[in-house]
Amino acid sequence: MLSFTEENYLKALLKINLNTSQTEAGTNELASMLEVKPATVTDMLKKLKEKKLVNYERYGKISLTREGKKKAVEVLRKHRLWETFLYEKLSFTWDEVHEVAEQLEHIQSSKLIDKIDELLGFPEFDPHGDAIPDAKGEIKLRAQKTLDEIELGKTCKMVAVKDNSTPFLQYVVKVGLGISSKIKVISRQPYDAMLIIEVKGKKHTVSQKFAQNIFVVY
Amino acid sequence: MLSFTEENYLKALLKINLNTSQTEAGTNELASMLEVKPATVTDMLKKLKEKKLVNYERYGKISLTREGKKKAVEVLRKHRLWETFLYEKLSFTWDEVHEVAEQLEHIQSSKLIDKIDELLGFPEFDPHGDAIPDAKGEIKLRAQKTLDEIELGKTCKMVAVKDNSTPFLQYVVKVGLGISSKIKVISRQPYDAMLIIEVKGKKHTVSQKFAQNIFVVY
DNA sequence: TATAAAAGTTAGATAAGCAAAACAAATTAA
DNA sequence: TTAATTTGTTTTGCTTATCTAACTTTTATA
Repeated sequence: MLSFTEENYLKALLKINLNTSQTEAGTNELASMLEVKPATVTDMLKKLKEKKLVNYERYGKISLTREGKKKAVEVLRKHRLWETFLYEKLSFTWDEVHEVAEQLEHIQSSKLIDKIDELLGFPEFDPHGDAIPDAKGEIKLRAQKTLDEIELGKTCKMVAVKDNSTPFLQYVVKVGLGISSKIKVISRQPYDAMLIIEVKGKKHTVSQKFAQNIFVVY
Repeated sequence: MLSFTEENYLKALLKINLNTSQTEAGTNELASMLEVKPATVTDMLKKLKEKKLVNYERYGKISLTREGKKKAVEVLRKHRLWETFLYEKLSFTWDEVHEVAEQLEHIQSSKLIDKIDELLGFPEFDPHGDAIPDAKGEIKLRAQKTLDEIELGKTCKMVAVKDNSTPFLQYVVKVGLGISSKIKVISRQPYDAMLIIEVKGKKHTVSQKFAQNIFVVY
């Protein structure tokens, strides 16, 4: 049985994996993601290595073992299903679900999460547009472009967000965006890559950082 | 913010309160309920006293302060609502709900539990027949007789169980009993207070210990 | 009421999780 | 290729929750 903390370390490694397509991570990277000091990470890595959940050597790069990845995917599945449950069944807003799901993802009961999955009709995506791993651990991967990579003049559809923090999500709502929103890219400032976009007939100016956190498809 | 462990100590004190109508508890009593050693309880009591959640003096009796009781009732409310949710919405059996609710009761989000309450239609009793405290912390108390106190020849209705353990509940089901079952008390063995009862036309012999864990009304 | 039993406490350990400070290795830049 | 910077590790120590073993207080009883 893994502790909450151990589960969070595995989840962080998986996140680095999925978000950046790099299979290896560094101590500092993990530390800042988990909001602890690098020394703490080193300690935990030794423990996780003992348990054969991560590949790790002193001063080396860190990656998940097959078993570690399996555990991490289970946690991710629980997180995203709980988010969907909160959103769909308890009318939480999409910026509220993350915090509570961070707690719920650690509840130990496979029956529970499978029943929640069933109750929701086996959803494929959570309220942020992220793919929910199925009971076998399979994750649907989408060819994901971010909004800042879209050509001028083209219209695209928002499918997900990269950043799940409350401030970002509230900002997204303020600009009139949500999953499935149509976005037209009007212009791009050469100096700082600020974008002018059109959403529901209204123009908005957004930063490159903002655009890099919006996943879209044509 | 209280730790899981602190919440469990408060809940145990409340349970002693509700089950036995005594407002004070002893160290050993708490220790056996929480499955830790008495020394551990002494340590924790000092901490809880510091936080003004329990009344406690060296070698003295233990009771909840007003604040401590409030916290304990909140935990109990969450526990019983989650049990009801698992039973009603996810088709868990009544002997399965307790274990998972032990975990879910510690999730920190008042919005979450109030929404669950709403989803369930503000239930008054959980699957074991125990009263669910409302959002203000009010608990419906019932005049509770146990099955072993019923007069010979009388028929009564089961309203709740005292013991929520899986083995006990599975035994209850085996005897054909559940919440609202009609029970006729046929005879009582003078020597060991074994009861012969009739449930749905079938006779069963049950121990006094069993009968003391079944709450009934006429 | 003296004493044995029961109940409760203290002291000293351990394990998990975290971090400050000092140190070591690896990488980058000069 | 040496020096500076970045990255990662070790050591030591704190906190929380637990334990064992020895001790003390309370209570029940003979």
